[in-house]
Amino acid sequence: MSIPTRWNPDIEKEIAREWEEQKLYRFVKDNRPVYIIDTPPPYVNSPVHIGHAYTYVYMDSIARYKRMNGYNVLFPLGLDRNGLPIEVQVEKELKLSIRDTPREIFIQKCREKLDEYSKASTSSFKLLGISFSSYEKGYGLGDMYETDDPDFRRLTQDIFIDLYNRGLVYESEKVSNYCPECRISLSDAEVEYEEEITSLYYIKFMLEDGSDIVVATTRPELLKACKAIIYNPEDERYRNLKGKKAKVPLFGHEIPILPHPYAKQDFGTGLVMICSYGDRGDIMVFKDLGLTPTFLIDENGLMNENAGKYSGLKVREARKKIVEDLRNAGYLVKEEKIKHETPICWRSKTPIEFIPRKELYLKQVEFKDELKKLAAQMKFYAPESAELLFRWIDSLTDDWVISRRRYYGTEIPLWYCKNCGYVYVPPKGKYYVPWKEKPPIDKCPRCGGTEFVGETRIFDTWFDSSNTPLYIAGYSHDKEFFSQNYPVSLRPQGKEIVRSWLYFTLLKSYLVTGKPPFKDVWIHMHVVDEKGYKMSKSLGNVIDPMDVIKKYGAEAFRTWVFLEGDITKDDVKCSYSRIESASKFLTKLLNISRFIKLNTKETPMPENISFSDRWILWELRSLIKSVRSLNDSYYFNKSFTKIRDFTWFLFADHYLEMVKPRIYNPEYSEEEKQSAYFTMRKVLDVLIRLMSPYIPFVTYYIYKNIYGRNVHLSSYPEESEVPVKEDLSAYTERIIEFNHYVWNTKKSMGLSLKDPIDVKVPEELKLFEKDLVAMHNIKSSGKDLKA
RNA sequence: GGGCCGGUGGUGUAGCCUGGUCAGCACACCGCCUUGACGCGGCGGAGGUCGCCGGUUCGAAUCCGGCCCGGCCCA
Repeated sequence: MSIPTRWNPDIEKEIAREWEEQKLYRFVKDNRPVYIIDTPPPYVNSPVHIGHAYTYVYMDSIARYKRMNGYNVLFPLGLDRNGLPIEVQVEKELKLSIRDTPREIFIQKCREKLDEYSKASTSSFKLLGISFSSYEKGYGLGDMYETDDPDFRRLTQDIFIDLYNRGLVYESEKVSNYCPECRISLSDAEVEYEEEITSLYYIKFMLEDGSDIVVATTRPELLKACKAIIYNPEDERYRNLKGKKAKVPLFGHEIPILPHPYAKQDFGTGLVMICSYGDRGDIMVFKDLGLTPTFLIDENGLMNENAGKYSGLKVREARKKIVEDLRNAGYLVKEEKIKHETPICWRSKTPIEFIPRKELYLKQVEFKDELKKLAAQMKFYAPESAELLFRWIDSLTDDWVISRRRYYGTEIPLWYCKNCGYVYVPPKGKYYVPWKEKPPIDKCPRCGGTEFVGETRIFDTWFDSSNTPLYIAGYSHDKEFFSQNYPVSLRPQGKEIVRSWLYFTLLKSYLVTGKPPFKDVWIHMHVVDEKGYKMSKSLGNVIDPMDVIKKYGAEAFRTWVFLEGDITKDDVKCSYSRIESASKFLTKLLNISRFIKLNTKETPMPENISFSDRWILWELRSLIKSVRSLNDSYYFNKSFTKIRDFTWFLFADHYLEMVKPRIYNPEYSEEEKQSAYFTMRKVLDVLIRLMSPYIPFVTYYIYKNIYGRNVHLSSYPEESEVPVKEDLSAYTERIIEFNHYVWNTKKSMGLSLKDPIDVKVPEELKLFEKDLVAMHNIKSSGKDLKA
């Protein structure tokens, strides 16, 4: 079977099927060292996007590289299925409201949708050639897992039960970020900021002495909850107001005027009204000044009974109404438009409110120092990325709100005694669904009561997904394996979720094991469009990886991944045309292989190896060295570029041209020919193995075809297997230079490359003279060459 | 407003840490070439003074300071 001149992507599917049938990447325990990759479970409410495709391909290469280096690689596929997005989607697509649908049915609908999406995701990964340990769901090491599976949820609950019993969980009524649309409290990590044009209202407050002051605010609807007016202590204009009282317009209560650095002199009039709670600053100032809050907004995002005549109105309506009232009463001085950063919910993009709710908290603030110590034990790639985590830990001021009032997530395993309110925590080892199940006890241990109410809340999804390294390393199923292989080897993940996924995983790991969760952390940025903009449906610049595969094949995409940019450093720009041009390397590689297959035969190493051969072998040796060192630091993009450059621009362009005469012309000795055959086959063998983690399909195909073996079961090339000891790299530049000189000269003389030419091979290239003379068809060597 | 990262020809990058050859390479571009692996090829050519300003130095893309732009995160 000869090698084709171009890559046919249809072959990829066949090859992937072969791998699957052979269960080539299945994880089986043995005595090799273990390498574990904690893959980011992609959330499955949408197809795999180009960023997933890119980063999974990258991870796949890490897995393949480690495998070839003798590691038993545990590379599980996980799917994240818990959380709000699927609920929102089900509500929208099926036109259901979570409040009007029975919980059981709603959950069922979510599950159906998720199953549909999960299938699409896994088949995309297969097409990309990702060597997950398994594509089948199961409960063994390396099996595919889902975060909404009872087994995964059981682990979440087990950990919670432990933490609860250790006194690390408490319920408290705190002001939290609250999304009136999703009707849930949000952790700080879930709050985003959006620039918005809003009105800034200038409102007149009367003082006791009959004079007045003007205060600017974006939230006049909170006037009733206004407890103070502050000015900056540096602000000369207002020093005389200290200790005076102002009367709140429309409501009439008197509030103090105080100095506080939170007031910015150049914002509005420099006077700021402090209400409970308009923003985080309000919360801070209330705390500082010891003020008592009055809450005006309820859980539905409506003004509550404290709001008097405005109660029952939506926040925005109340604002409109109150502005009107202020205007009518002569308190509104002016209104101007300003740009304002509004905190919004990351899911629904609704402005969040700050309202008090009873929620469960997990302690974290008291562990900051310990967490930083553990974080420092993990190695970051790129090293700068570690800063993101450290700064986030530094900035923590509150404990973690872990309860959510939604449906699709892991249930919080608690029951409450109807009679005495006793909180019952069940024993570990089972997945509990308290909202529909009875507790595993008959009587309340405290009062003997027999009726219980099950907890209806669920956990924050991060409380689930922070378990992934524990779960995949066998924390619940294989204690022995777990104790030997935790921390796991690598966490690859996006930069934007350092403060959430990475942080929460670290916290969990600390609380559960006292260890950091990972040895290495690889942080990446994003794939954006060719102009550098984020891909989005509304901009119409989305590149679907499945389209890329249809057009060019997975291998072309993979080639592009490793030749384009450095995703740990900056966003990577993606375009079809660059993928297409990257794919040309595949054509080149096939043709080099084809040439070697057609023109060489398997030969043992001859006693004497020609200098040209020794030279390229030495260069190959150097290549192995630098590729290995780059890959050990996860710089697969840099290493692949090096391999490509060697293969194309040195091996093919110079070396292969130099040996062609030896291949084709009969006047060379058998040993000289053998030396060439041996070298060509050796170099190709090494190159194919070097490349196989990046482009597994083509290399599999070629290696099988020429060498008759499965490249993915071979070992990664080592310097020692290249049989040369003599450093000939000093000649490289000279050889390249000489070849360019001859080609140029022929060109300027109007000669074809075949035509004879009269030049002298430089003295320092004497060792290569025979090959060079034949290669360039150098006839007499009379004149000196001035290169 | 703060933090982190990045800013080298049209595009992607090497070099910068360990200052000193014409700033290396690739893609794209232009021209020539059916040379027995490959025209998704070969050969050649044009294109940048290294974001801006200042400083250190005999000498800076490379060190220092300030600024500007972009990305992400936070307030």
